[in-house]
Amino acid sequence: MRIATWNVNSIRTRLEHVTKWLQETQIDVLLLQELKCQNHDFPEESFSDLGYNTAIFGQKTYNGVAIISKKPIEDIQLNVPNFKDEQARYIEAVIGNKRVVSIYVPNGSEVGSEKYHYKLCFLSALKKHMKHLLTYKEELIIGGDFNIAPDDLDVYDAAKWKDRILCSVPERLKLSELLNLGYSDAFRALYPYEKCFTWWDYRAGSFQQNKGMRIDHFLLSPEAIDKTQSVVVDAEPRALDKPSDHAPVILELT
DNA sequence: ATGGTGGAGGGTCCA
Repeated sequence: MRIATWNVNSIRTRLEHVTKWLQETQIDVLLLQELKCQNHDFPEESFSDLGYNTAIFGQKTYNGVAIISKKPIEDIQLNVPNFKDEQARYIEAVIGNKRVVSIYVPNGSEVGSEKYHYKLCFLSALKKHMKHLLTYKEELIIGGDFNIAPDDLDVYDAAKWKDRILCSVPERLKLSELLNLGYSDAFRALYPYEKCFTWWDYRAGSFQQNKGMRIDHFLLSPEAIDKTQSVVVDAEPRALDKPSDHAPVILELT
């Protein structure tokens, strides 16, 4: 069973990349972020043609998340419970014996800004819900763009990014709090010392120079991390023409 | 401090 997460930065612009990649990889479940379209503009048929079901939480211009799955998608929930949010950033559902979440954590813009405050509030609400989800004792897979590089090892130039957005201490502590509930950062749990990025800025030839960060993650419940075989970043789509600035990450479970 | 690029939408905002 393979589950992938991918911030596609507009599903309509990236549709060909995504559908081709799905056919090549035969992923079972794909968690998408940054759809940048409303539900009625989502190219649902392109996925049903390939045998996938879809659960979409769209939004015009910004944000938007979705779950794409070969198996039926049940018990769909939108938004972090008890967090009033104008922005489409969270979708949760049950697929077989697993619960999956596609999440797009706010970027935060600049440390200290209003958007940064919103990011920290979002993460606090998420923590509360993730604590509750642990009581289900399920295989729980939370994948998405967390917009946080957990550690200096996850940054191409940690000195340059010290205390800046994606790397600041308060947001890193928030991510630690989520993990300390009892979740695992699947990639880091399997590969303690590996430097591997999931996002590269469009500007200044960042990808060509591998100046990236690891900000897309799988946070797994104990039941799920115990079944994890591998976590792989597929950087190939990032090298295509008109790519997303994020690469997909693939989680393999027994 | 600024600019470097890209998506959406038709202004700038967001990343």
